Amino acid sequence: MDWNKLADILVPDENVKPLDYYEALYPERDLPKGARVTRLAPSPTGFMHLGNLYVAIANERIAHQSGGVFYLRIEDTDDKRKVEGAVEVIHSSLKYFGIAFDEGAELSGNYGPYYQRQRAEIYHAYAKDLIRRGLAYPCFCTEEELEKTREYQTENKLLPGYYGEFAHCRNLSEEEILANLAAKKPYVIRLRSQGNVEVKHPFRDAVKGEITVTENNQDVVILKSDGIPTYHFAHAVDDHLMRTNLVIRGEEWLASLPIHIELFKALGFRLPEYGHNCSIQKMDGDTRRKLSKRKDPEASLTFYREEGYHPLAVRTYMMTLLNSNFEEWRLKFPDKPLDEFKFSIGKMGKSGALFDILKLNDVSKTVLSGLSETEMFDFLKDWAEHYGSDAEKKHFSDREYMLKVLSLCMGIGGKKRRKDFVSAKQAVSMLSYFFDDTFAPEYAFRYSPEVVRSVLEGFEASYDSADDSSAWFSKVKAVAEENGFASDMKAYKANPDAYPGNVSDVAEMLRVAVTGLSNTPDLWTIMQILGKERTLSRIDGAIASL
RNA sequence: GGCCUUAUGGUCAAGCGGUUAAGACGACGCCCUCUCACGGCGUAAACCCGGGUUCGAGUCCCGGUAAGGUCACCA
Repeated sequence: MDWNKLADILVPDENVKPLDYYEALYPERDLPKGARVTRLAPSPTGFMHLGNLYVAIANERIAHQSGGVFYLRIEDTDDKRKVEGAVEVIHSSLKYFGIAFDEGAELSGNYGPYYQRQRAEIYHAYAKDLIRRGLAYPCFCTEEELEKTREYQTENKLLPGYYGEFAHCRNLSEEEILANLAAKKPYVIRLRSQGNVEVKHPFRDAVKGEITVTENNQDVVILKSDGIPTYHFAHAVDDHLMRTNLVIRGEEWLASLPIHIELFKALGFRLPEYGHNCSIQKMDGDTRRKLSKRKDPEASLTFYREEGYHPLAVRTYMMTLLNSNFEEWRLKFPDKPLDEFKFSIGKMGKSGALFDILKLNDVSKTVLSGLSETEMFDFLKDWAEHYGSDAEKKHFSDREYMLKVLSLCMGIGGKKRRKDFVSAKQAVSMLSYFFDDTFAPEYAFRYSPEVVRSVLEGFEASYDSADDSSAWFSKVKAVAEENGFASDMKAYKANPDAYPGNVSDVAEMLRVAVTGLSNTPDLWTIMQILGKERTLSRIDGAIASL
């Protein structure tokens, strides 16, 4: 067989340019020594997975920390998975979490196009080179034939796939190929693998460390029958031409690493460094599995927006999973920007971590407690405008009032910040009792109506909104005493049975009456914010409900 | 099934031949306190199982076992 002739038939010269042309068009990048060129290469499915963010953060950090480039390439080689507007979703959802690309799809850049479908010519040129060198060949096998082979292999416990004796088209004669071509039989281009599965090589993975790679022996498809490359081939060509020097990707790719190694070798490309990060998992019954797009709402990036998790909280949580020494750093420097943390690939975990929403919640509380009241206002308002009820949206129209409420609830001005807020959704709902239109108390008094009435009326009689906090509390104590409750905690603890309760029980009655809740921030401040009139009318309402 | 990877408290994890085996989240208890939240203090809780190597093994080696990933003209 004359490979040159075959190559010219399969890929005519007028369709492609010489390889030198592409090499010159996409030269080595002029970057400082040690600079990493990394990328995110998602399929445009319109769905952004938590794992996308996870791996994006790692790639972005490494690139930018090293003075390199982080770019976006769209792997749209599978038409079936393509969804309109998906690239916009990729940009907007990552941007929400503070991840931005230096170049790539829908951005400028000298290494484009960044959509693989638009790079067909380039792939064809390199495929032609492979054919010419006898390292690739056309395969006319039908789906049915392939399926039959697979069945045979499975039945006989043989390695499944297209290799060795099962690679029917591998040694087709020139006449056969020409005849098939003349008959317009559809065909794919396969790699003529030179590998041997008996041979293993040590390999250094940036996150896994020393691993073993078994040689590939599969004649994998590199160009599908529509002339579009498979992922493997596109990966090799693109990452070479785009001058990627570090590929951090999910560990589901580890299994196809042998294919990629052979492809890079066959094409004469220098292999980039690889780092295979583990996936985020979840407990399903008593087994763990990858976070699933279909089963787990928290797998989707939109989940965090809808729930009102602060982007910084999600990012911070991702960092705790990504780098084991991050939490220690965060504890030491609570106020430093995330990007000052020295991210290292070596500190990435080797085994998959379970997604822990409780931990996320804790991180979120800390992040939110670090916001100023105006930042909190903007954050909550933005969430409410997108996802809140009409009433909740309206709560943000009186900025001054909301700011006062937020200061109280965040403990601003106090010695210690409060950490009540986990998410915007929860915070907005928690704030509802400050607004008459959403104040819907379900009074749960723990004392008899008579006692409650007496306490509430006693308080109303003495309440003066001009009192400061301590004067106010003295009056609460007085009301307690008038009703037989202990006002001195020590006395109460010494002899609890002598009283129906103590000041805190009295305060609880007031709290329930005014807010409908038994747990709230400082009651005096709440009454100050509500004002005398509303405070008293709420207490009246509570009395009326008895 | 083949190949690859992983294995320390419930979870995330330090550890890299000698430690009372860190820390964080969660749980529980105490303190502070008008409740809650915050904060402080404390308790319970772990090296998958066997064999080696070694004076000494969570750490190194070999076997199991278990879990995960992957075996497409999907990425």
